[in-house]
Amino acid sequence: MLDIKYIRDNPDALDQALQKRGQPVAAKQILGLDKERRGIQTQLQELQQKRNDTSKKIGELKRTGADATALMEQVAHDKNLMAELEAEEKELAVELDKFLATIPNIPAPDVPEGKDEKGNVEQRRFKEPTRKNNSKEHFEIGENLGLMDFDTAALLSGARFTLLKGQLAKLERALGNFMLDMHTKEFGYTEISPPLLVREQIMFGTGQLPKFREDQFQVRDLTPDESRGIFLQLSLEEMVDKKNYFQTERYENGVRVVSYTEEGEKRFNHLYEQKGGLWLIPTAEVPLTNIVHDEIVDEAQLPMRFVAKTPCFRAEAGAAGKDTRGMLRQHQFYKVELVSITTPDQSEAEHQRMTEAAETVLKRLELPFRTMALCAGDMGFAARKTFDIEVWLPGQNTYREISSCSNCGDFQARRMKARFRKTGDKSPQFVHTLNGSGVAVGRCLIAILENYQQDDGSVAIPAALRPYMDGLEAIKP
RNA sequence: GGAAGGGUGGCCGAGCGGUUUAAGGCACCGGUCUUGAAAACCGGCAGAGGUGAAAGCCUCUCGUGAGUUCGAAUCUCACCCCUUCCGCCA
Repeated sequence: MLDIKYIRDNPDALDQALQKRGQPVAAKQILGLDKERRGIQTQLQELQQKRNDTSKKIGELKRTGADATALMEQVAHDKNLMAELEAEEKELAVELDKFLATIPNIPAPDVPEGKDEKGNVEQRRFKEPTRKNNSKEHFEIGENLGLMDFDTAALLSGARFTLLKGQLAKLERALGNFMLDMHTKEFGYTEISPPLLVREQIMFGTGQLPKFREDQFQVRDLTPDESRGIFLQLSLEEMVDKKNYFQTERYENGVRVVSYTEEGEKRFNHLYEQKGGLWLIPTAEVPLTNIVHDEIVDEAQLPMRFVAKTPCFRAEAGAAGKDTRGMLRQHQFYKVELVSITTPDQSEAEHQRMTEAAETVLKRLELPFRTMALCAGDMGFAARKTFDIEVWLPGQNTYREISSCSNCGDFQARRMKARFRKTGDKSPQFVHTLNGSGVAVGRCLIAILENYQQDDGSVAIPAALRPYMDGLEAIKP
């Protein structure tokens, strides 16, 4: 969420930022709403002041036993107007908030121009890509080993799931443990085992909602029909005759049948959303960042550094037909996630530090990678600046994203109301939040299979992982 | 699933229709005292927003929303959240 005051002072900067991201401008619309709302607010506040003063006088008169009828009538007179203004003000405020909630973060000045991944700029690379003619893709290697089973996964859960067996399942576990150990021991991150189901408000805080609803999975304790039934029982009596939210109410063979008006549907959808269940986290960024949700922390506590290995759940709604083979793009995968909460002064350096922590994972595993500065058009909603780390996949003969490290500035903090107080300072200010994969475990497994594949179909185990694999040097068919 | 209790400032906690501009305490900040510190004493200290050049003035917020009232932290209703006990269960 952006600061409305910032937009007031820098409307052009907002529009330029949106254009840089390849999105339509919005400043004029926002400022229009804002101006209208403030006008009404000022009017309303003047009336409120008048009412408060008069009410106080009434109280004094009554205490002394005097007659206050004249004053009481005077206050009653303004009531209707106040109610009107109040309703108007609220409607505008809600509209403005809803709109603001869908505006992405403003890219940092040094973020490259560009509308898609072609605009990204390479920062550095580690090892050169290996090119062999007979490199296999990870699913061939895994299936040939007999340890990667897509058919059974599909039987259990449908497309975009994988079942790992034996040494491959263990390799996945080893990778996660290796990463967690490194980040906690060498980079000072505190290991967290967070909830995987979170409230709507928490998803809003990090920016997954309301804009990216279709990409998420939700768990409900009510079916839509049950929910609808409750809605009808709750509201039918007062709504049918009063406001006519429902078009008709008639009886067929003694059964009451109700059909909905548009307004009724809207009302229902609103309630359904409100009564909705918990959301499955698409990344541990969500629970980790929200650790400071609605908190005012001491400056001395910053920076906070958290790491967690969790399953991540993604609907992949917009990715139909993309990466359908293998386990590159799944509805469920493990990821080790890094989150830092910092002061505004610290966030830039922390961003470098975090990216380095993620890169170190790949260096230890001796996997070739390159680090890219994302261009404005390719950055995520909440990010101010992002570095992607792309690992080399010889089977695909290309680099693929394995980590994404973003500095979100105060964008998420504002949504979460996460603040800190500088020692000596009166008013609190928003923290900065950063998140990065350190790294995606599933994709890292893929990278190891493809980079460590041998001609005989076996897969060597990187030296750094052997302690986690009981000293095993290779997985053989 | 059943029953009960509760949500008040950074934290604890009083208040249950009108001198509440929310008592008191803790924490924090400033001062006096001290070689320094502690203690003691004195003072300050909620957030969001509007308005203004500024000092300041004003509005809203006691979980959220609606209602009653001239006036609501306080009364009514709905919802959200938390805690405890019982039941079931990894």
